[in-house]
Amino acid sequence: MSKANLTFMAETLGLSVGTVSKALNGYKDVSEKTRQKVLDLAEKLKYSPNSYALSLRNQESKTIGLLVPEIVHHFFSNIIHGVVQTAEAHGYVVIILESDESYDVEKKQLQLLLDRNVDGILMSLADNTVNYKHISGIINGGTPITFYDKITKSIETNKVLINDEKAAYNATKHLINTGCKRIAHIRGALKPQTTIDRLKGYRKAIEESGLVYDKTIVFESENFSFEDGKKIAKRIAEDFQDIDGVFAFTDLTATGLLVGLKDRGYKIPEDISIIGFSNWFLTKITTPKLTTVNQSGYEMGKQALMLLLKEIEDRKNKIEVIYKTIEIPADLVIRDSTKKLGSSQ
Amino acid sequence: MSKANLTFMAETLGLSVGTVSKALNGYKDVSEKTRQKVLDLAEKLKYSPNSYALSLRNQESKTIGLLVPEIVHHFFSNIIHGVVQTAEAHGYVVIILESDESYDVEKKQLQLLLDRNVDGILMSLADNTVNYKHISGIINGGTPITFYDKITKSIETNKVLINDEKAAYNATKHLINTGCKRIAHIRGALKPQTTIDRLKGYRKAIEESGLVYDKTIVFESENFSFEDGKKIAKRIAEDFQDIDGVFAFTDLTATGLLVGLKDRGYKIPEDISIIGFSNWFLTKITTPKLTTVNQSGYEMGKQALMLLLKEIEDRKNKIEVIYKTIEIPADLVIRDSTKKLGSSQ
DNA sequence: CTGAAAGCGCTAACAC
DNA sequence: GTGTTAGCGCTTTCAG
Repeated sequence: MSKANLTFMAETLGLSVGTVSKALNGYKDVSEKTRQKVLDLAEKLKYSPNSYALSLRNQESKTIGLLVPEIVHHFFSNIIHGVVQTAEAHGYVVIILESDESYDVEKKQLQLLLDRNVDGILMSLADNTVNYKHISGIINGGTPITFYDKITKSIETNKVLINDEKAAYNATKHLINTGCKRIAHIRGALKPQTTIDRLKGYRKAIEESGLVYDKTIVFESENFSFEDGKKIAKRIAEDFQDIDGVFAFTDLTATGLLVGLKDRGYKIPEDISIIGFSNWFLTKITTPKLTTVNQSGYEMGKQALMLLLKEIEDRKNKIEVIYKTIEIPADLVIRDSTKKLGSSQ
Repeated sequence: MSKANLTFMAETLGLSVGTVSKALNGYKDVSEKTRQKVLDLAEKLKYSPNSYALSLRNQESKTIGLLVPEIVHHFFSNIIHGVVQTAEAHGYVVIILESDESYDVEKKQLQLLLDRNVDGILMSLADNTVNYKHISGIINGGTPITFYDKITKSIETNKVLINDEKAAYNATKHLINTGCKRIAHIRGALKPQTTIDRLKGYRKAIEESGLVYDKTIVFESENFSFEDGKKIAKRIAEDFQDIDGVFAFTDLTATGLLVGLKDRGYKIPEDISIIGFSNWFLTKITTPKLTTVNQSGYEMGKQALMLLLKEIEDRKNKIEVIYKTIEIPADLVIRDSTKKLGSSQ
């Protein structure tokens, strides 16, 4: 905490606090000479204004709250990175809190952010959040919230999301185009919209191509895990030997599946093709390398923050706020766990 | 921003601001009746004190700054997690900034944290930081700094680190114990202490066991990468075919090495044993699974924060501050990229 | 037991 | 061109 403050500088220079403040803030009604004196002293003292006094006075904190379901998670790390870097470029700092995918924790953390008087909040809904009163309450209370990743249609506000349906559709289509005839899907827990949309895209691609949509080969991974993938490998090897392609809703489970199938003697992609989702680092180091869907967490974090800052600005300037929903494109990264286009039957 | 403040509550209840404040803060000299009235109203209004007014008044922000070299990084994610969670449990929030392994950025970010009047700072030194004036300046200015992970001995303050030397020693020893005779090391850039210590531990184990320490098989990975590992695999396959064990300073490079060697027909661990460092997630999914050294980033973040909070408390209470250095134990996680103990020749 | 008032550091409207 | 003052919301000393 540097000792320098306006009062001290005013006293040393024999000026009033007000004049010093004006000199520092570029007001026109200060003589060039005084301004220079003030600036010189400020420089020498490494003066920087007390941020709390500023916040109290200006009723804005230049701080935004970021609520993530999980901190230790590749995708969310990228979100954090995008948000923190973009915030910094705009003079904001970020307070990060974790909801741990729990509704109760989410409520508590939002309250904590409010207590800290953040200017706005970025959040991805916890998986088991089913009621949105706590969120609409905050928005009505005047603190803007922008959703990223896991959103809800029930609340009108700024949103940034991946078009999961389109991405899943493209992935499934790629399996079909490379010759797969019996394509399974691994989906996540029913609640989050992402899961639903990925399933939808899968189903759409299947049906459009004249294949049959078969519920018995839509497997569920409950906890998003590597282990779940291995379990599903076991089920496929034992009960569904006609499956020749799998589109998994997340890389980790896809990787578990890949390892599990290899352990059982399957050749990937000759016997079964696999596509994951997220383009996590690990997809580059599996053998074979995993074809996957790339989602840019960085870009998502950045865009979400930009929307939020725009809203904060607009509210301050009493400009009408128009909510937007931005789609971050997700594209297929073709590697070696799927057959080559054209090389097939 | 909730509208409720002390003035408003005082007016509604026909009390003075001071009395309301006292009632809320558990002062004894307030009648039970008044206290109850105040508490009820506060509850109803969901009153929570304005944090900026508090900070300004109390000269403390209950905010700490966390400077990490890289946000998107498994180890640092765990650090962030440990810090954020522990901070929250103690009523603090965390502002995270990234130094990008650059001295200049580090300086800038530290200044930013000071401008925000954080109560203390946690930092890991950027790789190319060679001068510590900016840091001692801050400490002398009254803002405590605790180092974690990459530290410097030149500054006396609280520190939390992994005993890299001991961990590297144990890892190398394990290669020796499982029958390796010609053991290479992959080290990082010379600067960070961690690199130096890991090299030291490796050398100590080698020499103690009567093997020769040979500089030509200490390879350098400049950018910590998967690719570097593959390049070194090439060199080993071409020029150092007698090598039968490698201790790498980081998992990513170890994984690159593993993949590169496999591509060249090596069998792991029969032909060459490999040990990595960090226990990143990816070590569980390589084939074979990588033996590695586990470093708990979570624990490190937690301990670092605890030390920092203790110092903040002590300074506040004018208790003499005694600096500590905590070592987080790092243990060998034995998997399948090394031979079994006793099963060897 | 309650109230009045000063002050944390800053900005901005107003006066001179 | 400069100074004075009020006030952002809070705590705490001092009076009563």
